Amino acid sequence: MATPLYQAKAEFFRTLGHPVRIRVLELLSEQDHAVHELLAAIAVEPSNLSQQLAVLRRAGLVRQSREGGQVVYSVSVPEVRELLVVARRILVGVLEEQSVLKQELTPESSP
Amino acid sequence: MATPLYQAKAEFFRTLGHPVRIRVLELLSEQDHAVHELLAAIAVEPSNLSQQLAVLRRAGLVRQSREGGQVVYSVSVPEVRELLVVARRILVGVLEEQSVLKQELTPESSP
DNA sequence: ACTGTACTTGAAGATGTTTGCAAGTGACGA
DNA sequence: TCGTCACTTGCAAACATCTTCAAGTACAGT
Repeated sequence: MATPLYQAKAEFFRTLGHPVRIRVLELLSEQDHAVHELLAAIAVEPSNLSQQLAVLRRAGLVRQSREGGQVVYSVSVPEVRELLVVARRILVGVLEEQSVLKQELTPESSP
Repeated sequence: MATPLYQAKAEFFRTLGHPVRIRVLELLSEQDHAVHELLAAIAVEPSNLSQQLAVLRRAGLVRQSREGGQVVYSVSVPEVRELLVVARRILVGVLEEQSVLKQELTPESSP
């Protein structure tokens, strides 16, 4: 292995670090979708979506397959769903904690 | 909530997308550490480490506390450990798959 | 008060990422 | 064959991140 593991991990997280790519993975972890379906759901320029799909493809997280006139994508690693769930849990925890902190710093409550 | 959830998620993953920050979280998820300890383990300029710690702090993933002459950090969300474990699993899966694919494309094996 | 150790901060150049446009490919039906 | 829909690619400007240096704060020991 040329790159140390922690570097590979960082790269992996970096490929998840984009709103469009997150949305794509969320949609694909529900079920496979053609590009025009993703496009209808995400509201982004086709070329941009294509670029982001290419990033996910290069990272080996999704798979592409032509079906007639359209191109269908699917997640190639099912655990991605699990990762997104854990991430949401952490995120909610952090956000809650931050808002609690904010309340403690602004003494303007208690009726 | 001002930012949509998928954007917050992307930002969250982006803060994990750096080798030094990954190493820090790995070390801190084992046990708390003072900055000079992290520094000894990671091999990076002090100021750089400090910057990365600040990023993790702003994201609410770690907590800082002064203890005498030194500053001790700890993870503030225990699930981070779980996330790193799931991430490693996915990563190993992807890397394996890619190397299998590479073997299939280079027909130079089988004794 | 002075020196040293432990960290943090600000700023700026280098480096990487994102975005949208224009152009290109592939499959299908008229 | 021609037009059209579905996608992808290359490229350059706009934007964000990373790294390092120099300077600054905080505390402990002398």
